[in-house]
Amino acid sequence: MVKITDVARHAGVSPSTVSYALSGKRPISQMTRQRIESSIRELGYRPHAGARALASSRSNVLALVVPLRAGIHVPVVMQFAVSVVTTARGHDHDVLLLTQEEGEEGLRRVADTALVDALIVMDVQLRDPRLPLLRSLDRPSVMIGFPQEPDGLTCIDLDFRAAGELCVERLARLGHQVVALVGSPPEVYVRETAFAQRVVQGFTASADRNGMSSCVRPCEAAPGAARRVAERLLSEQPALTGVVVHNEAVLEPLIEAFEQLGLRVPGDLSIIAICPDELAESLRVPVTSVALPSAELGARAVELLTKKLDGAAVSEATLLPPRLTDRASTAPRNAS
Amino acid sequence: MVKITDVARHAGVSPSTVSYALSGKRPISQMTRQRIESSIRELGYRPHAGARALASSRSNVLALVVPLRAGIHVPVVMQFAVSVVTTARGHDHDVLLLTQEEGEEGLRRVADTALVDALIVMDVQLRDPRLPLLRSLDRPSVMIGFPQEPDGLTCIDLDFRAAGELCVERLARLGHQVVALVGSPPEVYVRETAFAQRVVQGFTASADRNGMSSCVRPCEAAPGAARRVAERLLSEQPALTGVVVHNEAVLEPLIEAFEQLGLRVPGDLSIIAICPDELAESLRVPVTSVALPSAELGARAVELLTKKLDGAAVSEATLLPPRLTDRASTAPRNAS
DNA sequence: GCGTGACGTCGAAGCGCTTCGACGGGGGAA
DNA sequence: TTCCCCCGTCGAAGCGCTTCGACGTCACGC
Repeated sequence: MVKITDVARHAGVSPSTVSYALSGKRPISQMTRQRIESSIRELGYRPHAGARALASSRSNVLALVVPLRAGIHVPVVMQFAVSVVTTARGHDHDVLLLTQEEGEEGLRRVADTALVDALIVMDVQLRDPRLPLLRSLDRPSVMIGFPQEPDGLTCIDLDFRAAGELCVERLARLGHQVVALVGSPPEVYVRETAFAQRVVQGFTASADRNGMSSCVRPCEAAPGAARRVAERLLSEQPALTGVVVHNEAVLEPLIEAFEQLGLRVPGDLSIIAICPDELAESLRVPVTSVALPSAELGARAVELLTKKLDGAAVSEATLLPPRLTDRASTAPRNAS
Repeated sequence: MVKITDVARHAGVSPSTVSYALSGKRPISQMTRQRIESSIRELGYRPHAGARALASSRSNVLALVVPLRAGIHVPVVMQFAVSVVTTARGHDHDVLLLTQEEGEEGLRRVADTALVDALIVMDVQLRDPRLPLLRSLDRPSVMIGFPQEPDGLTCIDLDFRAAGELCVERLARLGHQVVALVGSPPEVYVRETAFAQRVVQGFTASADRNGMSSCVRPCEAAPGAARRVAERLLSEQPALTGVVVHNEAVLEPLIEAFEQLGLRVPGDLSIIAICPDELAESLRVPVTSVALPSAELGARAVELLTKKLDGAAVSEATLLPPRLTDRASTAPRNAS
């Protein structure tokens, strides 16, 4: 293994000079720097990560905690993770992958052993047990999602409330009067995942504001569930003409079900989803949707974190404004 | 930060004794060990990862390189990753996440900086450019998938050839004479991904052996693609009664398409998939399938790696035997 | 009774890097 | 011309841990 003293000797300088040339923390003359750089290249020098971490108390590694539970859409998590890794690399950091399963102990472990400099935590619940822990750690963190009391922590997420509202506003402007929200599986609400409830709030508030008749239905991801929800919806709300879907897994089967029940999309029924753009675009009927910007969230989370690592102050809460894209699943309400 | 000297002082021993108590590399008396352990608990001591890595030249971190490209099924990757993390934790290792995008340079970086002790590489191509690099690194690696020349490297994968054969054998035993394979998108074959070709080989060989008429069709993941493939298949092979699907993305739409074309599954057409069990089970018609055991692959990969890290020899190639589960999509050929 | 291990523990020497204080030399200000 | 300061570099002191050799003690065999 070639080490910094080898480079120093080869370049005819002291090890500290090599270190400063590498880190830029002190001025080094053009000439010396170039000599060092070519020595590095020639010898194939790579600083030892452990030694660096020990001496500088920076590992240049971020922890990413991914959820595993039912009701989360896997591609969203994956896209988020990839975006985190890519962005982190752009800031000269690597990413350590942790599963939710490891729990608080896992967070504490990687933080306390100084394995990582900072943490990104996904799938935050309203009253997440990890909150006090994150506050007590001596390293910064960013949470994806908003707990009830984010005091002192940094959070970022899509503004789900606004997303719910935006969907309804669009339906309202198209003349729809009777709308429904098909949401996540019941367990997601039970465990108090903030984003699901926020969509409901936005949806309901906006429907009320617009004088629309509205209802909310959770929906399982199981095979027949979409069909059953569609049937119940139609029997209970025969005048239904607008549906907001916030559940990736059932989006396609739900459209299928409505069509089999004799409704044409968007002729008889307009549908707006809250989901990743790729999903909305990939369906047979491209669906008007509010994007779930997982890649952007990942990138922004890393940027917040690196700022905090640099000692900068960042705002506690970042809400990404929803962005709606019109596609083929929405139309003005039938004049009939 | 509490360090090993603090623990040593608190327990009334020397730092090296604490270290040995922790690692078990030298015998420590019951009494001393207990005193040390309670000191550790009391002080909340956590060994510094960087210091440990520097002194022991082991980081206890594995690198996992995940693919991002088109045509790979995201949930499979995710499940694999989770399984790798879980198993690695069981062996006292953490997992660093790398994307394919980082390429060979990324592998070299994490290996040469001693950030990781070993590497797991997914989505290996027949003539993968990373092969020579992996051979030259001074740390062990395991590849998921088989390149053309695995000499000197350790590989593991499902036995896709046997999987292709197994599907055909089952169809043959059910009396089917005319079968087709619907495979991955063309680009997967173009870039010479081993597993896709192996399925084709197994499928074709077994069909020939059984005197069956067979054909192979790649299939895009795009919305209408499944329908088009189904139509062409039926017009070119009117006697078709058995289909093997090796393409997660189109499995459901393909069944849909066949049914819309007037074929009943499994009454008129038997379908066998090569896909994760969860997918096969979640469809409206639960599909007979050969499992894609991503979790098992992940676990086995980690175990191979930790064995290699312990200096044990492991076999170069591990092929997991295919496992077929009968579900509702297969039936004996119509007597008609 | 003495040599011989094995056991249990200690001290010290690194592991490879960063960083702090120091220092020589050259340029600008007075 | 002198003084001062800043630029560029060096040397040394760690960072917190592991590991190697050494050493005292005890039990055992002869």
